[in-house]
Amino acid sequence: MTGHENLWMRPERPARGPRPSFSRAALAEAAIRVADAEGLEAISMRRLAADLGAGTMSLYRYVTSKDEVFDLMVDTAVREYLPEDRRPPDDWVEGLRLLAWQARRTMLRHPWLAPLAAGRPQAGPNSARLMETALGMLDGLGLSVDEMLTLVGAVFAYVNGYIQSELAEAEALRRSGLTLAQRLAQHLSFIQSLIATGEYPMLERMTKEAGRQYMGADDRFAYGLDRLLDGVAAGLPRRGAEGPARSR
Amino acid sequence: MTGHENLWMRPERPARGPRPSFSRAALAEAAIRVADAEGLEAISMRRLAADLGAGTMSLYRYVTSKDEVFDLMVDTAVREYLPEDRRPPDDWVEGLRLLAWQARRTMLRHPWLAPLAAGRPQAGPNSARLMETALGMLDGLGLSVDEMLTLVGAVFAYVNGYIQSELAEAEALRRSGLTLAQRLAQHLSFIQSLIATGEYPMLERMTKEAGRQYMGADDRFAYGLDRLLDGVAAGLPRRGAEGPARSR
DNA sequence: CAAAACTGAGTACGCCGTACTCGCTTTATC
DNA sequence: GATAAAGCGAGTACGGCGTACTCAGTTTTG
Repeated sequence: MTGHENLWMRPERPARGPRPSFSRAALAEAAIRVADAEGLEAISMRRLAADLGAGTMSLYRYVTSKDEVFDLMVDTAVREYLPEDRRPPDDWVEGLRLLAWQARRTMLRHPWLAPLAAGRPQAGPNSARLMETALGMLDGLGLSVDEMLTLVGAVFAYVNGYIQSELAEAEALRRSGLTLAQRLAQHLSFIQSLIATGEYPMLERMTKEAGRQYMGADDRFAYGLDRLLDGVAAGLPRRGAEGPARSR
Repeated sequence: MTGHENLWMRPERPARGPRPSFSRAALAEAAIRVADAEGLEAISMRRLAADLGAGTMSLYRYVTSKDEVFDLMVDTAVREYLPEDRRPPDDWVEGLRLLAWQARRTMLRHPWLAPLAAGRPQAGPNSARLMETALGMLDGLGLSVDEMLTLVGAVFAYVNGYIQSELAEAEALRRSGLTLAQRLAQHLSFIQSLIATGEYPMLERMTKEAGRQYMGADDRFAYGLDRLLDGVAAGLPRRGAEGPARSR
């Protein structure tokens, strides 16, 4: 087994031959530019090649399939999860919370990222750096590495799931071409037709209470994240080396 | 606005004309059968039509786009989240936990469901029934409907995010054609190359601790779910009408 | 019975990912 | 530096996709 069947193990540049006219990084950058501007479905090998001024099939010198382009995009974007300054925050809860918020910021900035990242295992160098950072925050709590991975995985599962539903809502609104009010009205008329059967008392109450102010997307994200971190912290009675004095 | 631009408001059968040779339900069923057996990417309008013994374009009498086929599939499958007996569980935490486990069971049974559901707002009748059920569990806790929606949304965000990463791992393994051991070895050799730089102390520790037993996927799912529910419960000091006696 | 209107099959268009071929250019080796 | 090997980029082609459009036939309503 040479390991070359894996994108990240395969050397970008072979030993011999002319210098390539661009690089995997440039390919990832171009793909991200297209996806940011026109969405994931605008990405095609022909389009990327045209943007790079190369022949379509030339891209396959850098990558063995379109799927690997997606791998490159995800790992490139994941770098933005990491805060600029490397020094670890004093509190692991604060650290994970910060990471979660940075992840959300990044996924909202690149709406294609969350669906794409959810469908593939995080395997690239920046994902590894991210995991290293997260694990480092949990060092000294007396957890096994396996427990740490489970904990970090739970936080990212929530973050990913939340942001995907947040983005799906926004995307559906955009595609429908309706205003928010029109879309709510359409939704409401469907729900009304269900309520008419009398089997949906809670939804009925929902329509009656509507009109109050809604929680914003930020607040809803914070709610679940903070509850999850609360629960995790409560499940760790054993404190780190700094002693049990710190209550929160 | 007639409302007919929405799949769920549009009548399946128009007032006049010959009887259609199948139904939206049959279309959804056929699509689910194909996706279960051969994956989401095996679904095409031509393929579904062939399975139904119809012409390709005839499907557009039932649905305005392929996307609506996906809507039908999701809403049909979501019905499986709901437990068979309708009587509400005595405890809202138990109720939500059960719902989460049922959702996971369903999404593992239909591996195409989680990615698909994550990308579209839950809008069909079965999604409404699901939401009605979940909200009903939270009745009497003194929450506003908006708070209830946020709470339920957080739980489903976690469930969806977790299962997508669980499925992504399994899918990557399947596509690689490697055994689990081979894949771990490949992963390890990549991580080793990173460790060689000396900048990944936690990953280094991870490789050294490996070989111990891993937490299973069930346990990892339960961990995050239970921590989240713990945190939510702790954030609700006010108890329902049954009095504050019940501690858990 | 008449006529309105819905059905389903067929054809066609413009995309897509990618396998394959073939001169050309660059590089490593002697 | 000459030379041979090998990677490079462009072109062509194939099979598949979603779906717009047309048209003959059938079913239902009045």
